[in-house]
Amino acid sequence: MIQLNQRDPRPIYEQVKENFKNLIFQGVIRPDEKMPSVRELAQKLSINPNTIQRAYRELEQEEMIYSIPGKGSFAASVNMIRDNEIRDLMQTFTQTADRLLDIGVSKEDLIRKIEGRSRV
Amino acid sequence: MIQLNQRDPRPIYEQVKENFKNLIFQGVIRPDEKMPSVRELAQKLSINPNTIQRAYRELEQEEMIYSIPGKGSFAASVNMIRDNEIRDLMQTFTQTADRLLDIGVSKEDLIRKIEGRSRV
DNA sequence: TAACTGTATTACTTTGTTTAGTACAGTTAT
DNA sequence: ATAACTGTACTAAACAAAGTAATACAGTTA
Repeated sequence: MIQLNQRDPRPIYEQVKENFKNLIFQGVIRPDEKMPSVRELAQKLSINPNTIQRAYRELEQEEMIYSIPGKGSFAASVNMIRDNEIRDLMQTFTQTADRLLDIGVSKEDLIRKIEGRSRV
Repeated sequence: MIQLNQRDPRPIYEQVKENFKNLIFQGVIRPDEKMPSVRELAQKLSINPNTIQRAYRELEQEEMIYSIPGKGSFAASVNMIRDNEIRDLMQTFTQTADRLLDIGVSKEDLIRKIEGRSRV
């Protein structure tokens, strides 16, 4: 389910976080579905439970999952996740746009950039 | 000229970098003007010349300054700096836009965001 | 009660930052 | 030519920060 890359320079807990983010986004882990327990996953990956715990703690802070002591950790609802990501991306979007406008790029240039994108 | 903040958790070379970026952007250091030498500045700030050297090296990689062995380090031209910043911001802008489009936000929504900005 | 769950605390290890010392080559002014 | 600058490179060591490991505690479930 989760796969660690030895050559990846990032810390393990970051790789674990990204792995789960992808799994949740792709729907492999459904909303409210139970995640592997910290000990179970740690054993499978041959790493320390604390490392998993850190990944889970940060995923919870980012509202990707929620944890209940004694019960387990569970994937948040996709709507929640989607809304959170849109909120964060929108903030980056407007901040970047403001900086570009400040520096002298015109609104028209930015709009043309958007219109030129080949997305739906 | 440069001021270090003891409570700032960032490494010293990062603080030095930011200080100079601001000075150059604000025009306090003019294009092609000589920057303090690594040894001189290190002595003034009571830190190691190597730390300044690292700041200068990275500023040069970011094309904020240019260095000539034997002569000194000099601020890059504002046009160069401006172009570089626009290039970087544009990349962030389109990447963020693409991600938002992927996730289901419409082009119209993004364009409206731009138009709603209170910049010139 | 036993086996599971997340969490907190403390220590150890690894990595990154900073300092220090030394050296080399180009520039400038004496 | 020489002395005093300049940037750059390299190695080693001291120190700080980040990451990981070990252990213990409390809640949940069967």
